[in-house]
Amino acid sequence: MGNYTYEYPRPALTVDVVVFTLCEDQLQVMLIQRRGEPFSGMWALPGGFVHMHESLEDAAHRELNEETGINTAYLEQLYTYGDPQRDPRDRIISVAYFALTPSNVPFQDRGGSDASQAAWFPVDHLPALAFDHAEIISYALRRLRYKLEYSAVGFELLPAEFTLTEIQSTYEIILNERLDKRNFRRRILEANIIEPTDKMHAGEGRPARLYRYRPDAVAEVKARRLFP
Amino acid sequence: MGNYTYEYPRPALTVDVVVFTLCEDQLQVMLIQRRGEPFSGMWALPGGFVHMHESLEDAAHRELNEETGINTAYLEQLYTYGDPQRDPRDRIISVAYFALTPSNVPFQDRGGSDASQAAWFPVDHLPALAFDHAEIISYALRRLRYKLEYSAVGFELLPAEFTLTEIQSTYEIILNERLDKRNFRRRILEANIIEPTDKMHAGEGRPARLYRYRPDAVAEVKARRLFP
DNA sequence: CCAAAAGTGTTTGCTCTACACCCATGG
DNA sequence: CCATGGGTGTAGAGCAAACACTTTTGG
Repeated sequence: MGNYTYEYPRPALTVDVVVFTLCEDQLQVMLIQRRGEPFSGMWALPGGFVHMHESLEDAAHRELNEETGINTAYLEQLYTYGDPQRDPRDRIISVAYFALTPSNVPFQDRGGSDASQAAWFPVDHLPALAFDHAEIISYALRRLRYKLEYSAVGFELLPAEFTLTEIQSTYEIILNERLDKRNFRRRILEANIIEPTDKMHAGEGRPARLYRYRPDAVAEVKARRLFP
Repeated sequence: MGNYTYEYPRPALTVDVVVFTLCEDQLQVMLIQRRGEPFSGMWALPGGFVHMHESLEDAAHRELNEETGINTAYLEQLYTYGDPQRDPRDRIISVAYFALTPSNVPFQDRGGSDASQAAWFPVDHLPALAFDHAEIISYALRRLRYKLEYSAVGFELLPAEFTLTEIQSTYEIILNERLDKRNFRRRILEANIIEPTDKMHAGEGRPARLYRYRPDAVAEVKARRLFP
């Protein structure tokens, strides 16, 4: 950090949040339809300006809540987008965040001044997107798939209690790939990150045991090495 | 991205660069001694304000070159630090970058107005650091170790031609762990990312063949799955 | 001829994968 | 009693880890 001269013109600073959920057997992302220019009518990520005295993460939580009513437990920084041309009117830097919310958490559409309505969209059927938001979502999706393989973020998309089949189909939907039931169950139980409750989930067919995520679980797997 | 009101006060935006190199069998990081307040006399990462019409990555390259003379090939974004208290005088957001440079590339100390001198420090013997730079370096180090295991970034720390023993000791120094010579050689050759040159490296003992990194190499390994 | 570093294969254990049938419940 | 989803074990293949001696050069 070199020269401390404070007269430089400053870019504006925003946060944008990519929230994923699982709904109707699809991975979905929350978008807001723009009302004002530029990109009027197109869809964009929830987000907005960072206040002068709040942290970036606080700003992401606040904007997400203001625009969609979602209070997400899982939020992590994704990447900072700073191309000088990314907003046609002004230099705007955006710190993108990546969030997960369980499928059973409803959202409230709180469309404000120039944001009109909020809605979930399946990640493989996105509408036309404003700014560089298509790129941001595509990177967030890559990160989600990647993290799913070496950490336990998948549970953030599930309710507090869930069946083994529910976890498995969470994984299958996100990875877009079928998994073997016996292998999946053996390994998730051996990983020691979930524990059975004494409740059962009734539905069609034989009732399934409900499990919960162990709050003390540490589940990160060492990467497979390229070299020994 | 919601409300477009441009009257918000704006935080200042800087980039900071964590450059690693290997030197004297140690992993080292480049620091600059501060002359002005705050943290006068302490050491800090090379960095500075982002200009209004340059990208974040360009700013990182430029600041690194201005302050140390290094033109690094490998530069990637690390994380954005935005705690409201991280600079005692003003709200400053810093986008941190992570860079690697081969050991044989010299640097020129171009200490300017309030940055006095630049120097390499072994990562396990760092001096007192200004701002949150200790945290930034610690995160960069974690990322380096992590990436080393699933990608081929290690070669960015080596000269264009190198011996197998040199790669191995690069890995050993960064991971801080001894590796088996035969397994290492077998796997790095099978990975098909380096090719032999017809040159030999003379020194003490039997001469070693020099290899080069294959420019067309794609070397990312799939992560080991937590679940199948 | 001695010191110093380069180079080279095999065996063993473990982990991953593939695979099919019975069970409990509700209607 | 039938449809629906829940629950369970084993065998074979491929990958990873451990391990020691010979070769080439310079002094």
